[in-house]
Amino acid sequence: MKAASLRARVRAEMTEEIKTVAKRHLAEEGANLSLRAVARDIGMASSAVYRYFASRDELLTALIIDAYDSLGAAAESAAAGGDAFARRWIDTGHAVREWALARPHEWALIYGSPVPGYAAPRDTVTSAIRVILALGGIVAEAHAAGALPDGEPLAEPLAPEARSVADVLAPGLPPQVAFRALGGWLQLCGAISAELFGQLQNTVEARREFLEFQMRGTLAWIGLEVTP
Amino acid sequence: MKAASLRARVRAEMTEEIKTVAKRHLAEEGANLSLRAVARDIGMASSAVYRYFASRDELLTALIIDAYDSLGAAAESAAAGGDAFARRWIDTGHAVREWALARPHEWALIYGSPVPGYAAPRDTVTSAIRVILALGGIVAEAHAAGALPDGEPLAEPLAPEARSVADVLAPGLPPQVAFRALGGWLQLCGAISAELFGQLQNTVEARREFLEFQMRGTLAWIGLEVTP
DNA sequence: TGTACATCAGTGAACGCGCGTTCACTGATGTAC
DNA sequence: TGTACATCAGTGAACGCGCGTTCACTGATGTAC
Repeated sequence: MKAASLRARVRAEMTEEIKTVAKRHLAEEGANLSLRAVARDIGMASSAVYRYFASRDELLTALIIDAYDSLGAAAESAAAGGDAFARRWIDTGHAVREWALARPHEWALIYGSPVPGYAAPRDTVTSAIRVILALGGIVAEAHAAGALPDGEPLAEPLAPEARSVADVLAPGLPPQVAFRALGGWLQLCGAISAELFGQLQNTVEARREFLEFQMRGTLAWIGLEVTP
Repeated sequence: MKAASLRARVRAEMTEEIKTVAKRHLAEEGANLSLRAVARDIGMASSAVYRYFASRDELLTALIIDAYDSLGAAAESAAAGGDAFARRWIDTGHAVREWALARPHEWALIYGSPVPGYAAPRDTVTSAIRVILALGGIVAEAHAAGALPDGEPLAEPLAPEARSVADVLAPGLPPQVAFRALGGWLQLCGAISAELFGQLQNTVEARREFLEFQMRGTLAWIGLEVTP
């Protein structure tokens, strides 16, 4: 039993090492992750990787889940601050951006164009929604504290879908508020992708400030007061 | 001269055919465009493609410019409508979305994660900015017509950069307005990418309505009155 | 109008490469009695 | 405590594939006199 757990521990370490090297490859070579190159880098036969991941897709899935979780943790920790609600949203946005700048290819893996021939399995969902849960949590708290106007109710066909989103974020949250939170996250996500994928090249250099400028617009839409 | 132009015309047609088939391949196989597969599909030797494009990168560049121009034309035509300013923006947004839905891989080519090992050359810029010029044109017209508040001026370091953007959009446009137009375009772009890249899966099905919901928020931020 | 030459499109074989995955195997580690 | 067996990590060769690009070539089209 002690011994069995040793073997298991070594196995877990090896699994981690493969993922770590694969992440480095993603960062250096871009999206074309090669199993053989990873194995070569570790110094093992490429066939040995198959003891740990049944296929390249499975390795990709592991990397995607790790990325979602790492980003999710960063967002959660930034969102937890004790400041004003709007400040917490902005801090979370900056934290997400900084995470992305530090790992552009992991960002591209989860929010960029889909990898050809790869379909994300179901079990990524829990990790994938952590950021929107963190942001939505801020909004839900603000609403519960009475710091947020309800806004105009939604018409069909959006209303029922927004209702479902609201139920995930917090019981009692008005659907329209939940949808604004979701839209706000997509705006943040788009702004960061725009920066990372080169759309601001030769146009905006003060990226952090520009992102904050955009987030302030988003927050006004959501209804969260921003102190200047 | 007549004969010379015949040869030139045949050459132009062949160039078009290669691009057309390459676009079909992009649509069917995803981002991994293969010169050989394109040549095979046309029924010519793969080496013959080199009479038309010096390399795979050059073909990619041609496809990117085509995509920008095709999208730009769609946006310009939607933006030209004689309606209210906000309506024109919304129509343009829907037109851009529909263009993207019809050609998801061309959208990914220009707004998705960068293609590994490919760097876009300078001469894509003119085509790349057509959409933002169309959207910015609406905002500039609205401002010239007095239908748009100036809003709060920007602080350093954003002000000078916004000034440059405003100069490109329309002389006399306040920098902060120009930056909101730019931000609004990025939000639109992000919303469409979110839909295309799968972020709304199992969450929002009424995508067109959701996009409009978001655009209305954007327009309120920009300061364009939206009639319900 | 006819001829000699230059230009150009297209061919097919080859180079050199890397890839994901499988398979029979060796040798070490763990398990049961 | 010692032995027989089962499990597992890792190897190295191989399969079958596709890729971008080059090169010497053929044959048709265009040009100049």
